[in-house]
Amino acid sequence: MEKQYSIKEVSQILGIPKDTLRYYDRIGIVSPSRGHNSYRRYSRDDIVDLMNIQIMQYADFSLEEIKGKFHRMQSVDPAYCQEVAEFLDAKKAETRKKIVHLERISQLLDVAFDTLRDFNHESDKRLAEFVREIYRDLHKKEPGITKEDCDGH
Amino acid sequence: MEKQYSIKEVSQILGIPKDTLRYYDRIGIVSPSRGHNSYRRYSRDDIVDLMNIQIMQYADFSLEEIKGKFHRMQSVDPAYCQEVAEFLDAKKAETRKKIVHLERISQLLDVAFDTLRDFNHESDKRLAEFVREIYRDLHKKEPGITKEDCDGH
DNA sequence: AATAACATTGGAGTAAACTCCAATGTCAAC
DNA sequence: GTTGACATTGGAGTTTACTCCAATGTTATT
Repeated sequence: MEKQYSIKEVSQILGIPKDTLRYYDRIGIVSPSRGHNSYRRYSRDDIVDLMNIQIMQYADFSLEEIKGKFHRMQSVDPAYCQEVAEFLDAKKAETRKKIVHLERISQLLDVAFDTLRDFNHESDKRLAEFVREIYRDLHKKEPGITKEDCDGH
Repeated sequence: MEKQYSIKEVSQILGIPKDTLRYYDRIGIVSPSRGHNSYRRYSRDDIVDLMNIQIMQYADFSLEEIKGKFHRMQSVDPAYCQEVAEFLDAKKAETRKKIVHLERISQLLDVAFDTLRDFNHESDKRLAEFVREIYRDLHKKEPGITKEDCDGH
């Protein structure tokens, strides 16, 4: 017979607060079986699930995404694999976009820092140019979202 | 006499919803003067402030940070400049860290994708190694936060 | 004077992922 | 059998940056 773990044990093993484990149960992400009292009893599989969830959280997946896509992968259904692969690909594209954004922030901060340190025309001009570029970015309308006003009328 | 702008005008010029402008006023980020009726009248300086806020938002500054550090920079006080410079530096470090994190996610997704596409030992092993590494990262205790339990007792 | 289009306010609701609480139940040790 | 450590639950609170609403006031036009 397999060992079952109490909520406290799981909390200590995985470093997940007990309240969070209860929360995961509530929202149906990991719902362990219950003992004769109504105590939660986590199986090894539950723990593996939780570990996978930790990894997915690290990878910026929302609990919604985790819940939707990654219920215990039982059989290796090719169609499902395909779906997941596409999902991962989309996630990667999203991640790349975030990186590009952060790189730009990093540059902006660099230029701002320079400008602050010694106030010369060179860096000031660079900063202004940078800001203008960001502004262009910020205001370029994404097509499809045609809100003539920004507030509803 | 300088032109003053109504909330609707500002909203249209900057692409910021009117409700958001009111919100900024409420929390004391940009509080324009009022007309004889109690209508908000935005000055050019207010608009410049709002533009700066947009840029800072782009750069991932929270409204709290914006409020705290970047009230209208009046005189060029060297001590204040120093403080802001340090702040920018910290922000840059933070940004760099985020980038590193995202790069790792990107790699993880790559490996996961490979593993999914064709199920060979090579990529499977790589994925496992990767995940283990992330786990090490995840569980390395940051010093100072000594919570013997993860939930309080 | 009625209507539309603007403005005001306080206050409530939203999202995500927890986090905390009080009331209560269970179990092992002394 | 009482104490303490554990567990349960429903429900409320936290955070950030909005977003929406209803009740009401103002201004310009018909």
